[in-house]
Amino acid sequence: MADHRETLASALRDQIIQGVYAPGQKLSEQTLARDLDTSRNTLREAFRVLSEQGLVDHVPNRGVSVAAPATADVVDIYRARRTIEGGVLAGASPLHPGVDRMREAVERARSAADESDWAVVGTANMAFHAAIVLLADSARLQKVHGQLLAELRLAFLALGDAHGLHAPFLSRNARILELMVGDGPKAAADELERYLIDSERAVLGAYARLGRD
Amino acid sequence: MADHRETLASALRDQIIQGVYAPGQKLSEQTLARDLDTSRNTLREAFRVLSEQGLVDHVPNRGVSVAAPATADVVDIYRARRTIEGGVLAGASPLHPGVDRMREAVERARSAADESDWAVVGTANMAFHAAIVLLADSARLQKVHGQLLAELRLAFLALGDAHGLHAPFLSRNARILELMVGDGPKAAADELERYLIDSERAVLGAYARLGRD
DNA sequence: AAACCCAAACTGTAGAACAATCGTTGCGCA
DNA sequence: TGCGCAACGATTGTTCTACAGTTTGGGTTT
Repeated sequence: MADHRETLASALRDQIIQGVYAPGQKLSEQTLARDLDTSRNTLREAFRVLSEQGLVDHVPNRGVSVAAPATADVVDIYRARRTIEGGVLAGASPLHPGVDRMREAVERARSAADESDWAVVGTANMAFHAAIVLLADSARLQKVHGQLLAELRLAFLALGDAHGLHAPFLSRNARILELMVGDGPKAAADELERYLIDSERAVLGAYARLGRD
Repeated sequence: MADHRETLASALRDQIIQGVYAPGQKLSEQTLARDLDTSRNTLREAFRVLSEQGLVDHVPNRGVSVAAPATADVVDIYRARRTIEGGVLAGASPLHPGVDRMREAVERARSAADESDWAVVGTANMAFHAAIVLLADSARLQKVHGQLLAELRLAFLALGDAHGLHAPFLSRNARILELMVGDGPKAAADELERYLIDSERAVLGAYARLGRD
């Protein structure tokens, strides 16, 4: 087992994002270390990374558990998304290569929707918004935004509903892209702002229906 | 030694930010563990946190060293700052309590400048921009922005010049605040954008003069 | 001077051990 | 029965030791 730690954190990250461990689930050091065939020390190092990324909650003396975003977290995440995605889009050029990535994501989402593959639709949806951030040419913004989306994915996992939360917004991504190319960044950013507000509302509504904190 | 790790990372963070360890300096696990009276394992956990925060560089099999932002990093950091600070300010209310924090920071910088305490001026300057982000009411944005400023502080440390990089911009913070209250968020955000462009230029200029990569 | 090789130093990882803390169980008492 | 409380067991926090794999620096050889 060579470069464990580097791999371990990202492997765990993928598993968490894909729902292998449910949001809120306790991650025992002993059990996980045994299952992942690694030592507690190495595992704990990976935990620090994931904790810093907001994917796991770490409570002193009580270990770590998969993050389970509360309503307040969802609100916070969407605030950050509006600032970052909105700011980037408003200040970007419609000629930036990242726009092609946006287009690709839209098409991927569309064809996945045709086949009713809602998991892929959700992934493509997020890829669209990640592509928006590409327009800023900032590695740091990309990283941060990726972490926001990862946290949000946990919220979706907790809701267990990919269809209802992504499908209605599919066409609006296309609309944003259309505005970006046709009417310029400002118009696109305005639509994005509305999109994010509505999306947030949908998630919060689902949370409320589930009676989450 | 009780709650070491939680404390350790933030203690190390403070030391790094205050220049106890020079940017680029190698941080030996053995040496540091001995000096800080902790174990290698615990220290390594702290390293993961700092690495994730961008304050130290971690190269596999070669250990960690204090981050030494290159020109490309400075550019990246300022891109992120323009997006975040600009986006927050443009969308904020002049009546938000955070505006008072901005005012306090301006006054602190002013009185420190009167006493030629440039270190405090620098800190107050950064506090002003941190206060801007407060206007978003987003813990995540605050955290990210704080990490950007911390990284930038390393750049300033590498340049070893607090006066030349902060003094010229002192009055412009006041101007931004004035515009925010008087002419509204949009005008303030426009001035902030210009401020950040000029500030970036100043840092990059100093980098070029020092012949840094 | 350049290429090569070797030994020392350091990092990466594992594992055992023990203290500190938390949760729970079960007992005693009202 | 119900409540408080103490002891127990399990888990985390931290340290230490050990060793394999890499890097580094120096010396040797060509």
